[in-house]
Amino acid sequence: MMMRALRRRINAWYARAGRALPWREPDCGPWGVFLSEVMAQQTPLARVEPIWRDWMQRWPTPAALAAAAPGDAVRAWGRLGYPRRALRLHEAATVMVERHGGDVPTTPAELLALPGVGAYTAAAVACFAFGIPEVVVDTNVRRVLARTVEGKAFPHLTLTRAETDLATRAMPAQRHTESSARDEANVWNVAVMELGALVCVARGPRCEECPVADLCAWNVAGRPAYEGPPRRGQAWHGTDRQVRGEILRRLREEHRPVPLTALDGAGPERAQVLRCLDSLVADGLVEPLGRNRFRLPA
DNA sequence: GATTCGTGGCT
DNA sequence: TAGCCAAGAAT
Repeated sequence: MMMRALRRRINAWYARAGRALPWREPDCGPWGVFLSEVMAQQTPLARVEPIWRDWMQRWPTPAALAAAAPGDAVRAWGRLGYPRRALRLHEAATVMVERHGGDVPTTPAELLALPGVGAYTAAAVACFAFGIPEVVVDTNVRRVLARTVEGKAFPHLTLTRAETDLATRAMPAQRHTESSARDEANVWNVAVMELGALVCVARGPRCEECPVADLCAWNVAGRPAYEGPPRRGQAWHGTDRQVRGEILRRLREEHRPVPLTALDGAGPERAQVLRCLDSLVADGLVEPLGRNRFRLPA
């Protein structure tokens, strides 16, 4: 039926147009895939690649990262954003050493138990690193299915049960553990994500280049505008996020403890700077030395 | 379920 | 220009 045609065409498109990303190379290994998936959370892949190469060279195994200071991970994270991910990556590497023999665990349940790993990342690593045909649902998959199948410009604000069910139905049928079915499922997962990232993008979709334009319910209906609750933007100016980011930027640049007076300018109000400093310490991203000096955690 | 959490490119 | 959005997770 329609799903089968969608899969066939999208998989064929991916074979032709998919990007040659380093973590897609056959010899990348589970650790490289794991790193790439955490780094890619809410982050465009173009920004991930240089940081990923840096980390892979510096910490080629979970044990190598676990042996480093967490602050080194935070510093090497640079400006990728959401720096708690760097800390959780370090924690996850420690768990891998202590409980999994220094390897990335192979089952979705074990992956889900790692810090910084949710439903998406667990499924993605299981699929892309170990060939387990999990249902991978990210923002790209949700948008492609919302358009092609449901005829809507955008999916719901939050992932719904109906969307997970739809993504499950979109997967090729699993006839036991037949290897060809597994392969098709694994290709489908990455191919549909790639279509969402390159063609079926949120704004300015390139339907002229889309391999399933004639099958797409949204395109066939004339690409009707989004109807639904307003998609709230993320506030930035004057927020704690901005101040936390500025504090961390200063600490990354200094390789010795930074006095509080050097952090004052991180925000317009001293009270906010102090509040953000507290929250960064609580998160484990900043280590206080006495009352007036701070550094990345050793 | 609704919020919070970075950063920067693109329209 | 100002807002939208990106291979989400944790609380």
